[in-house]
Amino acid sequence: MMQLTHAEENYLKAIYQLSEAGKKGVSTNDISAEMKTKPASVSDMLRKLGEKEVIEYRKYYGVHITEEGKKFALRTIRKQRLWEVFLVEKLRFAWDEVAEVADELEHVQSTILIQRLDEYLGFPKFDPHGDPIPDEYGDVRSRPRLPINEIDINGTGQIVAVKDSSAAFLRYLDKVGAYIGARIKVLEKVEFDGSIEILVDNKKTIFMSKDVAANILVMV
Amino acid sequence: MMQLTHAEENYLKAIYQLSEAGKKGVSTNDISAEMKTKPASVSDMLRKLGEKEVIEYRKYYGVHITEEGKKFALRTIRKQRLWEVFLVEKLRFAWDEVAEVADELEHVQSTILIQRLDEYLGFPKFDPHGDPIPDEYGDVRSRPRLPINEIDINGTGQIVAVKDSSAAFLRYLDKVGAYIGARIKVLEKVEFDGSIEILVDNKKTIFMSKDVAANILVMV
DNA sequence: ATAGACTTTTAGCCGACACTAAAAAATAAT
DNA sequence: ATTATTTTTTAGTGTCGGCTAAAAGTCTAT
Ligand SMILES: [Mn+2]
Ligand SMILES: [Mn+2]
Ligand SMILES: [Mn+2]
Ligand SMILES: [Mn+2]
Repeated sequence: MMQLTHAEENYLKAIYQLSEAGKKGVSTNDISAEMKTKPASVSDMLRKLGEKEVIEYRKYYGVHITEEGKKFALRTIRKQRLWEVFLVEKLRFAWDEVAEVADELEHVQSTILIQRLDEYLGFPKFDPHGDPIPDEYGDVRSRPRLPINEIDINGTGQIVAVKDSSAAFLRYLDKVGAYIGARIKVLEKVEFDGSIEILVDNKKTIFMSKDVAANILVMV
Repeated sequence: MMQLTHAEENYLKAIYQLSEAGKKGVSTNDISAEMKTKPASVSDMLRKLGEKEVIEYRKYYGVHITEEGKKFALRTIRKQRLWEVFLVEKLRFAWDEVAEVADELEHVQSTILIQRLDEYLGFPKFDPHGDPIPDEYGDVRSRPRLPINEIDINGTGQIVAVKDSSAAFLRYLDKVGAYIGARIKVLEKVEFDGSIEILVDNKKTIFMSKDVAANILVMV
């Protein structure tokens, strides 16, 4: 079984996630932005990933991830999310503090380590941001979910995930009192700017911009 | 604060441990053997570590670690040993299975991670091999200890550590029933070859070669 | 259809960390 | 005190993963 370097794992994970979001081919510039490296560096990496057949690479036309590539990406994502659960559940990290550390931990090579960690954590199905944790075969049991701004007025649901996991956004959610698991009801949608008022746990109302609403995912 | 790469951390840890064992200057060949790299690679690394002032390097005359270097080495060792405790205590790894994984985990950069891990493990003072875990200031509370072959006949003590942490040696100890914490009594020392018979926990006798005995450390 | 703008790739460079082969220094043996 | 042996360093190479500058390809607007 061919091996990927840390850098290759990071790129492949980014490519997988970008292609999940956008569906079609992922551009060099997109990857460059996501990875905070220069487009020239991305081109070079794409060549290498292409040679390893984890992506299909047509010069100038973006990339598609292969089935083999998906397996690798999902393995890394599984590791990342299990470590995130560990950091939050066991080491009392806040959900906005886990990204950097998990991004390192995900590269530790040991099948048994991950199996044991999974078991130790009680086989969690979702990470602290509500993202599904692939099983060891790469199967992802994803929940149907909608951004709040697509919920009808008076519609209800439960917050199950966030689309943006940046520390800034997560801390904002903490501040206003939105969290994974919260039951919400859409009270009002302002036509003018798309901003939204929701009721949280039948107790507290929160006003949020359309931008914020679009990054909170709800299961109806 | 200057930063060390993974490779530099590994070399520095090896240099620290070799100099603790042997007391005087550490040779290029020693490091090469320990790190399983070629002497030429070691020379190059020594030059770099010398520039970073974590070692004192006189060409052709081996190296000495500096105070600054000790701090770095002890920090890495602390991380390694805390992770070893985690793997054994929480993830049910055997004591001969932790080396490789801990050798990767020790490089994860996060002060808070290590503090929290330490706390989560209950501030352990020793790792699964009986080696002391430096505190966050680099202080090591080491126990006075002797290899079994230096104990007088009829002398008693408690196994507190092993000098050799190779999987082969540790599995051998498992097989014969020697373990950290066991109470022992030296029953016989064969003059001819230095082999030794000990009584473990007032129950079981074990014969061992001098070589084995020299790698089991006892607190009297 | 062509010019201009934007995107992407190529070419060349650099630092980190391995290696081999050869030179140089230190140490051991005669 | 030479010579031989061993240890260590230097010189040169290669891979990995980043960079900048320049070239080349694609897309857009007139
Ligand atoms: Mn990563
Ligand atoms: Mn997450
Ligand atoms: Mn290591
Ligand atoms: Mn240990």
